[in-house]
Amino acid sequence: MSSPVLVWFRNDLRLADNPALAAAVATGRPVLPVYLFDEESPGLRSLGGASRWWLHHALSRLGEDLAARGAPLLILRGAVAQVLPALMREVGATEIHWSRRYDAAGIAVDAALKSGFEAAGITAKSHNAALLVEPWHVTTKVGEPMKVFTPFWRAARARGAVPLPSPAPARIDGAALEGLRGLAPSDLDLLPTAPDWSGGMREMWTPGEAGALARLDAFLHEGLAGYTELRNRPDMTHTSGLSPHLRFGEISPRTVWHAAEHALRSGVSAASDRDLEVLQSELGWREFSHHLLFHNPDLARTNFNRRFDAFPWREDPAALCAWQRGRTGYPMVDAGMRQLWTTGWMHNRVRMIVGSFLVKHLLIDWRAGEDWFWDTLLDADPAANSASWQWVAGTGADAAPYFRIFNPVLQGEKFDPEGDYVRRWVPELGRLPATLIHKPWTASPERLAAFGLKLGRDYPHPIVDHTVARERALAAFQTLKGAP
DNA sequence: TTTTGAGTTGTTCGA
DNA sequence: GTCGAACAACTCAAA
Repeated sequence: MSSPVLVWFRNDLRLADNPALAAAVATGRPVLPVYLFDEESPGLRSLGGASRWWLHHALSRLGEDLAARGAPLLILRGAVAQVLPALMREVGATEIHWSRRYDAAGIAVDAALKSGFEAAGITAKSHNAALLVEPWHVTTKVGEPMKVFTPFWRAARARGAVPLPSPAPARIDGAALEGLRGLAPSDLDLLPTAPDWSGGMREMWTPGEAGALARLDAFLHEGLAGYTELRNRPDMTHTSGLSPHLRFGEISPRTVWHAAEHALRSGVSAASDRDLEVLQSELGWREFSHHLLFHNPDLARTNFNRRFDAFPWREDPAALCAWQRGRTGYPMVDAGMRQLWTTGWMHNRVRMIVGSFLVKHLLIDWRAGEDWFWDTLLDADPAANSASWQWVAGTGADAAPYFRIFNPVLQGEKFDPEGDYVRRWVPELGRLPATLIHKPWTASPERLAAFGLKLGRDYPHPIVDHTVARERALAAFQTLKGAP
């Protein structure tokens, strides 16, 4: 039989619009799909706990989908540099395809692998499955990377129309796996045990390509109309909910882009042109994050603006822990942190509020927040997580100005006006009326007692006073003025 | 080289 | 209650 072509799946766990898979199928030779769980290659950041849970299910679904088309997925574990070349030799393959990644460690691993393969006469080809535009294709007029979103996105869009997504191959001629024994997803030990904290995630999410498409469909029917305003409402469901699916490549941004345009044209969605434009610009932020990461490999650890290297961050493990556990005494912050802990996801508006709170109210280094999100978010990816934390901390190039300090009470009253979001995630405040739910400490103990609440017993007192913390933050940021 | 206009998401204060 | 200004320069990107 003819030698097989490998498709190395990574963060592109889908069949549709997967150019690596399509290229392998197009060779007409048998296709061997492989997933390699690699915790050994140097420099790779290990997956957070929430992401591991998702990966388990995503691999299970992908394996089923591939098997149904005729090409079962081979799951292996180990260091790429050892396992993949050995596998290629073992099956007699001379061609391999994969989708590009954009983090420095991943790029280094892939580049070394590719040059090794090429030296051995093996065809190794990488494809763009993850982005609308490659990070190196958007530059200023003088060829420099972009540092500001608006001109970046203008330039990205000026490169022309987004390509249409390609359909999934109807059938894949799978390579025979005689003598090859792979692992089951469960062999990778990705699921939590003792305790199993994944109940809230199972309830909310359906990992896998079909789950991604169902989520997209529901969003286009119900969420997109009014997106411009309502996406800011954590008490409603007007965000796409696609972030973990995009993170693992279960759906491509090209698919989302065109499906949204089609939903407007066909009348499936009553969304306005503006709603569509805002949704597309959210995809634009995802692109911009990857652009920043590609051109700033240490984005997750190093201040984009090096002036902040001298910033007087506070060490405060107790405050950090209160923030992580949703016990800061600010209902909006605590609701967000508990939503994250339970579901592996947090509404975007609330991410800004909790991020601002950690960095500005508590003066804790943004990297501590980035670490926590990395471990607990299902959609944590090295580009968006780093770029977003740098943005909120004010350390990014195109960052929030230092005086932009979210007031968690005002934000709550504005974006969760009835208090429903807080009620859902902070049930001990559930009996408070909307007028109190974002600031319970303003009521007398007697009044709170009428609602079955005693601060300090049922729910914490505010960990810091907003006005005091705000002044402290402004003073701290002031110390950087004029620094080199 | 210099100039110019612009830059996701906010809050507070005082009129 | 509403509204505009101040918050502070600084950097980016293009002309």
